[in-house]
Amino acid sequence: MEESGNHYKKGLWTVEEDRILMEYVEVHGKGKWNSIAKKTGLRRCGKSCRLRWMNYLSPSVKRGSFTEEEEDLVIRLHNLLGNRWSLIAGRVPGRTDNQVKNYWNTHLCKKLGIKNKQTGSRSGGFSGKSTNSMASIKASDKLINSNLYPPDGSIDMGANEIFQVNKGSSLEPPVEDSDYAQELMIGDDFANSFWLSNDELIGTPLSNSSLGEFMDGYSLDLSCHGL
DNA sequence: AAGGGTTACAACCGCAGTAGG
DNA sequence: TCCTACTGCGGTTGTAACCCT
Repeated sequence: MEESGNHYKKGLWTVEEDRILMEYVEVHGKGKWNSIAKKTGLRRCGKSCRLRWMNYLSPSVKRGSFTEEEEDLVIRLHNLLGNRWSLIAGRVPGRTDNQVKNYWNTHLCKKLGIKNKQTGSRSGGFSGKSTNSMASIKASDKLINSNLYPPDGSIDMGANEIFQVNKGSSLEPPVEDSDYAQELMIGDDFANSFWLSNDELIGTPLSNSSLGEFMDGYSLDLSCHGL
């Protein structure tokens, strides 16, 4: 495992490698990860450097086990967002997508009695970038980005993302494009669904408790959809 | 004490999106 | 417009630590 086909090293990072990477970031800042190997002699590819910094070395990364509040927040956000770990992590201060993902897969799946099989979640649930559910959110992104379709005029169209959630269930069925989304909104299901923007969902800033209160207001089903 | 199984988490892989030339 | 490099994401794998017999 010491070396792959190229000259880059793989596997666990040593203390010395961490030190080199931290010194580089202190001097040059984040970014330009691919130049680190040339400038420092560190035998790690840029991708590996970036991951190491983002997931471990960055001072903003919180270490240690998840608190009950964080756990609750992750559960709620996962129910809403599915396996979009980076989005979830962005709402849990100090936690990375990798931490959230690992915590979900090792602790929460077990705790919630979820059959932890990623392939299952791929096919039936709300996860993965190739799923229909992902298409749903991407379609929603399109709506927001194009200012094409304000559902009722009450939504802050400056939001980065919007999500459609059914009362009493989880998320909308697949939406392949904005036209279809428009149909959905106009159709009978409209009365049983609502739209919320990223700003509404998250706020700026939004504390864990306020998000919890927000979601409690909609009685979101905490069972995991199809996982 | 040993070693086999399990758990938790760090790290890698492959793909997609994007910016710049 | 195309190509390339870079970045970010989610799924998966590898491995150290722990647990159980």
